Amino acid sequence: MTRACPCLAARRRARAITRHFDAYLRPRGLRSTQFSVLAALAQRGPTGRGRLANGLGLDRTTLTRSAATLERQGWIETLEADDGRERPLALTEAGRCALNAALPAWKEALDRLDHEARGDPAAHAMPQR
Amino acid sequence: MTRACPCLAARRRARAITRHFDAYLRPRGLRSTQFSVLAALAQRGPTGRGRLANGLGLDRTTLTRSAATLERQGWIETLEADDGRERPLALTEAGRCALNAALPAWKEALDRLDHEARGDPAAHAMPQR
DNA sequence: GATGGGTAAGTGTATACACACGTATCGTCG
DNA sequence: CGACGATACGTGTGTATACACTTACCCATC
Repeated sequence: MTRACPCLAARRRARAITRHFDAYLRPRGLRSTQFSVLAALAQRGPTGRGRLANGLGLDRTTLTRSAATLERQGWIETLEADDGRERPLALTEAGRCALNAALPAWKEALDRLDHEARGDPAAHAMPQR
Repeated sequence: MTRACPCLAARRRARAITRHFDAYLRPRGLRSTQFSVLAALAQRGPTGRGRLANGLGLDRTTLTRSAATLERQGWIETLEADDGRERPLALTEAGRCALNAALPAWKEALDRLDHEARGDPAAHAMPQR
């Protein structure tokens, strides 16, 4: 009865896809979540933490911790805003470089995923070291 | 370009659905993940940790930690096996009670989710306290 | 019965996730 | 100006997740 629980299915799928993408992104030194935060900042430009978290569909406090590790890596920085309450996040140059360096790995992960979804038998190769 | 990343989409969806189910399960004192472990054990009977983790699509070591908290709650226990390497997990009576008590909340969460998916306007009520 | 390869599971570490709660700033209204 | 609600954000805590490494046990072969 609980066999078709959409919550379990969604979590299982997210875990599997995350492992897949992480395997390709790992050699570039970042994880799927970090990649998505950097990509979102690249698209939006400097963005307040709350707004960014909302756009990514995650809790604001979760983004706070993720941002802390990304800031430790030097990939993002906190800007000052007119509104003293806001602490907008922005990509640094290093962050943009890391994102660009990871893009090919992301694309390859995406391709392999598509091939697997079509049942392509030759598409189960693992990422190059 | 990265806007349609299936990894981000899957994670976002899993987070949203998890929050939804957690909101209904919280009054019963358990979380979506714990519910799925209990339900899996109820279906399978006593199961080795590796096999159970594999069935749920998560890493073996992740299940080790989840099992620790469930065991602390008294909902599952570790049996002895002929093969001394195996440490099969099994539902306790308390675990079966907790699972049964949570089933209505799980069903309601499922119903609301279905209604929302169909755009039913009256289906956005939150779980009763 | 030793030994060595294979299998089941645990531990160390780091990130991901979110609820409850607290803090600081803004804007408005008296 | 001062009080107050609203807004943006951080912290404390606990669970979830997985990789790298380690431990314990089984079995077959010598």
